Amino acid sequence: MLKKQLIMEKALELFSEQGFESTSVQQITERCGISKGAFYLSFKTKDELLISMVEYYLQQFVTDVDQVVRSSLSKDIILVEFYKSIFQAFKNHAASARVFFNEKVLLTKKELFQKIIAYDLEMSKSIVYMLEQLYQDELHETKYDVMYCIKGFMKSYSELFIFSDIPLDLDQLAKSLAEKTEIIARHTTIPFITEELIQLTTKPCNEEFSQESLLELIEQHLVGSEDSIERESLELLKFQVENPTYSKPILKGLIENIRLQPDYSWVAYVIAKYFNI
Amino acid sequence: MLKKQLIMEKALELFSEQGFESTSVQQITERCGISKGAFYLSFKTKDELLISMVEYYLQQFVTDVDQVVRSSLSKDIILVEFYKSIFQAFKNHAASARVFFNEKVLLTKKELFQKIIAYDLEMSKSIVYMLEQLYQDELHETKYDVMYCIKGFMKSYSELFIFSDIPLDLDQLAKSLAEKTEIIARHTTIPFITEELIQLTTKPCNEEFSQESLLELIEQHLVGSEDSIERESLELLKFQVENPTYSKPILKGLIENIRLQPDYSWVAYVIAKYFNI
DNA sequence: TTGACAAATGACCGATTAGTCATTAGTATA
DNA sequence: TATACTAATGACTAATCGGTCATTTGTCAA
Repeated sequence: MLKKQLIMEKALELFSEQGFESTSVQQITERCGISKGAFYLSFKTKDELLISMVEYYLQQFVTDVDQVVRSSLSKDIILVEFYKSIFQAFKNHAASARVFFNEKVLLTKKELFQKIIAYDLEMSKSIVYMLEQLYQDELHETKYDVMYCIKGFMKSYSELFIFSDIPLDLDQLAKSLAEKTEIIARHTTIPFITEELIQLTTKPCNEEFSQESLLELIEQHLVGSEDSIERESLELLKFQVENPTYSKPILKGLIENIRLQPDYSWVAYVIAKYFNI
Repeated sequence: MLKKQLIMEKALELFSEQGFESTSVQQITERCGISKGAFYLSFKTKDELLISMVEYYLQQFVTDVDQVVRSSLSKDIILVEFYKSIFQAFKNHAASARVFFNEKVLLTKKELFQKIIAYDLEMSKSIVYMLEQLYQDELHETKYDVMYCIKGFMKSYSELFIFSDIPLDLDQLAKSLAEKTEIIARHTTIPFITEELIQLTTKPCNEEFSQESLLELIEQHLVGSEDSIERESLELLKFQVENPTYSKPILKGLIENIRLQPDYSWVAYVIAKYFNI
């Protein structure tokens, strides 16, 4: 478990410096101070490493965003906090941002393409949820356009973090983008992204988490963890997925128990979706 | 000259399908129906092919944008036309867009990194010029932020062209984004991208075209062309670069003579910059 | 038909790659 | 200490890569 982590970290450094294809397994193992054989004890292939990394780092990002969006922050600061957390993440994980937001070699590998699109979709959903909370019915026609604008702001301004290391005032940046978002939301009258268009773009890769795949995911997280409140909560949740008996508040509480532990935040996120919480 | 074109086209297809590193010279030559040796008659290395492609396709894009921006279109339609031309380009050249806007392996190769950043900078300048024409002094504090927003809109909405081939209403899209731009420009009060910040981000790769490198560029375009009004104009312009004697209107006329010929549009663009026209 | 030249070929080369596996080192139990 | 087991090694392989170059093909004028 720790070896995997080490490999992923060092590999991330190298990928962000040279790209995925140009980095050899040899180089990775050298930087880790392990042998080539040891690498293949942790990952079956080089591609499997990449897939694990995508899952690990994008899950973090998506759950981070979702946590801010679903927090109970007051309406007048939530946008600012949203942007602050996003760019904080870009700042702290500039390397992974470089790899996963720019190196789209990833997109030529079919399996990864699906995965990345799926994570992007999750983030889009979080943003739309935030907009619905903020503006209710005021922008039902244009909410997807506003979501696209927010994603555009992220893409454009993230360059400042990815391509240079100029010290930046995150508060000011967040305030500036929050204002822009507010302005766009309040004044846009000509929508382009319709509900129907969203359906079309997301149709092909819409596979929701089935009960089966969710149980598998939970099982994966159970095998590698020692006894704790979190583990117990997760076990209870597993039984609830198989046979729901508890009420929503209890489920919500159990999910809350594990949400804050980084190792569990993704599985918490998925379970919450499963139970519509 | 024609062979090069063929190779670049077929290579673009393959790069857009599999990425640069995963595409072998063998594959390229097979798709072209030529031998491996023939490839190396046109390009010294695989990297040189990539550099040529970046220059060829990004030059087209940048000059396209600049042409709309500097056109004499009336103020109330220029934004719409700007977006229309951009997304028309994305639609027509989805393959090259996939490669050059997404595959940032390119950015790990130092020489290409500089080039791509430079082209991006040229486009940014065009956009700022447009904003200055449109809004004069009304937004001197926020014009760089508006520019960043425009680039964000482009990045975000271009996904619709790159990752799917849903038929889209370009007019409606252009109108929608023009409105958004107008709204942002009129209402933004909290700037983030200051003049100083722009200086910082562009400082490292600021090399303007020197007289020498410009002459070299012109020479390159002269060797491969047959006699024509355009060629004569370019020759005259070459002498003017070496020893300026003509007045601005004459220079402008000569540049106009060659601007519309695709092969010359980039050199026309650079000469115009050189003479501050 | 010949000869001179350029264009095009593809077998070949050294280098590098992802992935394997016989072997060794390390550790816990008896 | 002896035994049994896993963790870790790195020399090795087969395949593929970018790039070369002796050779062949095609195209002219003489």
